[in-house]
Amino acid sequence: MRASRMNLATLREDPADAEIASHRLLMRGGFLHKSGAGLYLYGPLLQRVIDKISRIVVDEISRAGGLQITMPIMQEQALWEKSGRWATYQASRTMLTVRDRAGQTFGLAPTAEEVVTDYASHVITSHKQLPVCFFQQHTKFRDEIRPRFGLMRVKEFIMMDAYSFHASSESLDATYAQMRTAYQRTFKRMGLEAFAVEADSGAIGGSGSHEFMVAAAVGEDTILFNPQSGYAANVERAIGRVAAVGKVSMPATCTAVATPGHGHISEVVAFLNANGYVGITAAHCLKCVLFVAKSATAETTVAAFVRGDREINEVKLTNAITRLLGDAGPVLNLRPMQPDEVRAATGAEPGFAGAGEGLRVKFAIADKLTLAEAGPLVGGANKTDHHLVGFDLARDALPGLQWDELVTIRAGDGDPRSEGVLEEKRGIEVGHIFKLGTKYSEAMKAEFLGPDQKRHPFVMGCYGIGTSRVAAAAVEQHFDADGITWPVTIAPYEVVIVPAGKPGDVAVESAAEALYSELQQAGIDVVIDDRDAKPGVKFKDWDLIGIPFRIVCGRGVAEGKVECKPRGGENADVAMADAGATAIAWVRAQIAQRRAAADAC
RNA sequence: CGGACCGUAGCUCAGCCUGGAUUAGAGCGCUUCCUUGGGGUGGAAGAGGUCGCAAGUUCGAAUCUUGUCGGUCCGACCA
Repeated sequence: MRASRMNLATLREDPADAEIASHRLLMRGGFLHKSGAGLYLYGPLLQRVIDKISRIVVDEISRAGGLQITMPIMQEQALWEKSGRWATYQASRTMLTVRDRAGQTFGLAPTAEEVVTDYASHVITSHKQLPVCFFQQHTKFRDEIRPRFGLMRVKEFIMMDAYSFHASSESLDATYAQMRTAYQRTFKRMGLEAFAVEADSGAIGGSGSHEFMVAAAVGEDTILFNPQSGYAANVERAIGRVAAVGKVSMPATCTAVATPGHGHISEVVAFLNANGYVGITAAHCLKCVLFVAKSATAETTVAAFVRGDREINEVKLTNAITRLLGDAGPVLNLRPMQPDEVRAATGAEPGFAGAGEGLRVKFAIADKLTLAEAGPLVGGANKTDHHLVGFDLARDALPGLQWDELVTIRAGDGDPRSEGVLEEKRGIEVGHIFKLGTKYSEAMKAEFLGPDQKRHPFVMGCYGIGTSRVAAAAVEQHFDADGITWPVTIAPYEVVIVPAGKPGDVAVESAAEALYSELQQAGIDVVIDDRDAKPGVKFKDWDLIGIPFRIVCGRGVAEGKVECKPRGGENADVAMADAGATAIAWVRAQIAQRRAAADAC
């Protein structure tokens, strides 16, 4: 490709709304154009990156046995009603919808379980056809509340989604493991450091799931891990051991104490310490958070309890309420109560809610990890300006108190698998794999005939990779002060040739052109910068755009030399006759190295 | 959905508070020419904006008021 024909448009300044490196650099390099909020046009350079990522994904998923298909983006409401997810997605307002002229409503695919399950139910009739895995690379839509961070969180994006069908959960387990390996290989080939963590399965549903994370300070997810034991989980899901706290002396019976104007735990603790209850800390308090949970059919009030120095994990709480609701579930929406709702539920101003008398909620749930072994506590009295000291959950709580795991695990908590301690880091979710089980196949009556002459619902798995998000995550892992440093396997071009002589310097130009032909013939993705611009401008541009290998034909040409420089590496003078071979060897070695790393997974 | 803020040239922004002399500006980018030719070179000349939109106040509105549309950030929520 000739740079003069590439419509290059780099920016010197950062766009005002670009906060993170990938957004900033992709905009400055001219990869991206913002078309609307959460809507981006992929420019010619980004298209090449996306194509390369797609090719690797397709290659590895196919290698794991996947069959590529293409499903419609417009999906009939009726199909989604069969699985019951129409209501879920309407409630969370995650799905964009359109209507046709007849007034029929369609969802724009946020994911495709319904469509593929319907497909499988038509084309798979026998257990002999199983297992099978279909996948596609296609546009997805999510009506994000707050699109942000450039390509990271958008309304429309490209995702590889795969769906496997099985006769048994053992078969699903085997494919799940294969897909996990395929994911690791995929990211290795792209030069991304990605790792699998245990995850909550969210609105997709199912029995187990892992997310693939790219470590990045700007990641929106928090991961808890222990490098020694290998445990790693999204904070939404993470379990752990929480250290107990020393007991302090409190009255033997539950005693009401006036705590005028002190609703927050920190205030109550300070007040009590100043009024004769020395040694009480937040960890001796009972934190009560009141919520309203909505399912498709019910609105439920909930009081959640956790030790005073810890936080409620709303994902865990949602799951706990869903379990309690049984057939009336699942919970589609969970929100903290408004002040007037708190007053109605406790008869007191916010800040004085507790687990004892006066609490009027459908469910009261206490955290097992922090409260099951707790001693006497300080809790709200459900009476304005009063707390209870010496409150014993087992003795003084209202009947019907449920126990579940609600606490948010944090760095410093014990690893659930070993004696070690958990650490915390941020990650970008680039992939997710789920064991769905029979959730969709049962709901949609997607069945096959087994060897026992009976009909069985498919056991299913599903697997996603955010193709366009991977491009952004790759930049987050590969940039420096000058710009992007693409891994060669996903770079828009592999090599750039920069003629850096005076205009009309025939020797320089012909040397550059000769190298250009040589590399093209070798199948290298090469660009020659034939623009009429100063060398400095060209260098800046290609560093920003992030081409992995650069050949400069300049003042050395007179002595038969050109310069070869990997992006971020050292400049080397190379004889003109060898430069092409040097570049070709470098590119091929890089690709081979990534390939080998992938095969080792 | 709550809170804060912003819409002026392709991009980054100034001007607005305190309405009139700015004929709406700067830098970057773009066009033409000269210069330069190894890290965003120097110079000259240009093109480019009904100041988001609508209504109002006023002799006069980019500037004040109201509405509206769009956007950004924080929070809530959310795969």
